Amino acid sequence: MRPTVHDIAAAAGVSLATVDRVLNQRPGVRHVTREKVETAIRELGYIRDVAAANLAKGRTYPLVFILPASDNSFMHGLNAEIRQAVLRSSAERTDIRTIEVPAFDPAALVSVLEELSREKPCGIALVATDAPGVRAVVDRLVRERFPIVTLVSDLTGSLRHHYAGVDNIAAGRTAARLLGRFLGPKKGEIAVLAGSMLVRDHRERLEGFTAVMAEEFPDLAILPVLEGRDDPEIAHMLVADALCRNAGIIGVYSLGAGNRGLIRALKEKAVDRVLTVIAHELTAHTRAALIDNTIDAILNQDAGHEVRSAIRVLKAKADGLAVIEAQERIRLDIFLKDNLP
Amino acid sequence: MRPTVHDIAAAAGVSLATVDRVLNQRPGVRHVTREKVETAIRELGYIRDVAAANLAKGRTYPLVFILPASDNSFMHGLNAEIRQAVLRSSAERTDIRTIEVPAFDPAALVSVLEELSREKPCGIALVATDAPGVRAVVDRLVRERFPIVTLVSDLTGSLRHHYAGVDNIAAGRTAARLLGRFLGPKKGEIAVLAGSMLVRDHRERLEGFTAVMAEEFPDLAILPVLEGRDDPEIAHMLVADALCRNAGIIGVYSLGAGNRGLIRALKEKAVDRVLTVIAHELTAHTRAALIDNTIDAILNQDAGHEVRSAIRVLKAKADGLAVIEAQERIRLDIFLKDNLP
DNA sequence: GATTTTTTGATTTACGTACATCAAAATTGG
DNA sequence: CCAATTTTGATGTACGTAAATCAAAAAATC
Repeated sequence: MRPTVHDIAAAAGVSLATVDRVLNQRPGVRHVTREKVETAIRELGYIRDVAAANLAKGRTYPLVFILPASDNSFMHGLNAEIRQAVLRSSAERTDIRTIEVPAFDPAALVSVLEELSREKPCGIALVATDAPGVRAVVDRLVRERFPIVTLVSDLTGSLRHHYAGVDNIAAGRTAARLLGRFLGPKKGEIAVLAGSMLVRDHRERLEGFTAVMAEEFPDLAILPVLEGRDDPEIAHMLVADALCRNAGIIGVYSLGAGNRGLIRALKEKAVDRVLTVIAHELTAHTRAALIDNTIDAILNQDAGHEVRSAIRVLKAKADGLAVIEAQERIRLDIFLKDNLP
Repeated sequence: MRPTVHDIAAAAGVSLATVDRVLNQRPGVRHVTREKVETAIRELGYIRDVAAANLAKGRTYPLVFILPASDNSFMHGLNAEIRQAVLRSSAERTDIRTIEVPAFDPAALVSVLEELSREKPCGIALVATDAPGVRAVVDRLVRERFPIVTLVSDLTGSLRHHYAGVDNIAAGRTAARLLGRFLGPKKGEIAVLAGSMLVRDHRERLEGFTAVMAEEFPDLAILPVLEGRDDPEIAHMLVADALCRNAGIIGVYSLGAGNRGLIRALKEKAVDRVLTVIAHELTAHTRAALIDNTIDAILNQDAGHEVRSAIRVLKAKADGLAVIEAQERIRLDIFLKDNLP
């Protein structure tokens, strides 16, 4: 049997009330007494029964998710996963709210965060726009003991407790190697479609991609990056245009969202050409394109895992508990048409 | 606030004791009364607070893991993950025990299961040897209301509640496509190294692999399968022998364990040849081989996820609760040297 | 040494459920 | 209709922790 507060009280030679004061950092305990209790806790290996504690406290975990208001399948999917989590909230004692902010807009994100700091949620998850202003508020909130995790896209150099997303440099590198290996001995040009260089995940993917391309596949030349702002219409225009102008394109890497537009452009302008295409994010559109051979591989981050991981981590941080690191690592999924879920 | 037993009692117009009798299927409730209570439960959307219930019951979950006594890195890793889970058992109210049985030995597995049926654990996870005798006991145990999940390798047509492992047909298909795409226009022969055709996971991987090879890569010929019994020594011998005899081999698919032997053989016999190699299971050996380009891609199942998933599912089944299907799907990891964890 | 302040103890209630006991009511059998 | 049986209610305790109250003891201040 694991020890209880009663065992601690007996072992330390103090009353239950004192143990409670120590455990819940309430005032009115002398330093020496506090130490006696802490020693007993350590020696007996006491671990607070979180279930019982939550029951007694009637505790719930008010959590806030801050998402960019982007109209693409990935963000819709992320939203859907959060709604799923809301359905489970009674069992998990969570109370989840989402706030949408304009995409790629640091100032809007900052003001939302400022406001949140007043209403004291017990945890915040945000898709970070990577800007110094954002980092400043996040760091301040962390210092004020708000558990904060970044979701999908991280915040450079910030104190956030955790990042629930994939390693985007590795993702870019992986895309490059897949593209290079799939193309084999062919020489030609590679078009890269990104959302915006204002978000860190896109920058990092590009960074990884170009690094491996330069190191290992010198016969493939990367064309200037097309910035589609994760918008299907803009993406369509940019890709269609590039394909028309440049007959030397033999491969495409789409590292952002808005793949609907990319796929349409490919089907319109490249029916007669053999292109090798790698895209990010598994959605209804990219899935169909993978199956009909328009896309050769999809790199994906599982939005459901990211949301559940963010919630687990925020709850754990709120309780001052450890997390299972390996469990919270968000893996890069690679889908070919054979291993689609 | 979610409804409690008190709310149910009030709504149904009965006493707390009667609600309790209904909830815990105790006798002494008239049919009509029982229905009244069940209606109230449904209408208020009552969900038992599992944490409070477990607290009251002082419940623990005695779980048993049955593993083959195989001396390879994957099984060692699986064992290590179970030990990790044991460390968490006080917090998770689990009481985990593992039993080792001889590998590829249905009779041994059956007798262990028979014995377990007497001591009533609240859940069993087993790496199944796919044999009718094993299926028969498992089905009997399921009918006797033992929660059972298969781990890593499934049991054909059985009633087990859940399978915590990857889709091995998809894994084989994926391996074939990666190999085919990496080899590009080359023609030649492919060596396949398996553990044993007695376990379903290996059979399925081979099935998926040969299917895609036949459909999509007719220029690649699959040589007769080498059965290495997941043993590094045997694997080494078989692969070295095949490489010496057959100069036409341009690719290797290792779908089982014992990759230490494979890697040694490759380094000894194929330094001067350009081979494309796909192997299963990320271990210290395969990881090193991926980094030094001896292996081109590794397909992996995350043993930690499998163990944690098995535990979650067994607990949920023991409590008669639903599981989050998407969370319990074990994904096939594809590792290139760029996305190693 | 008396007074104030701080620290500690003892005790109670609560959280939501499980489970046991005993009495009261309702139903059934004869 | 009475007795036997079944069903239901009322009540209390327990699980491990949180949180509050009030009294008692110890320490610090003058």
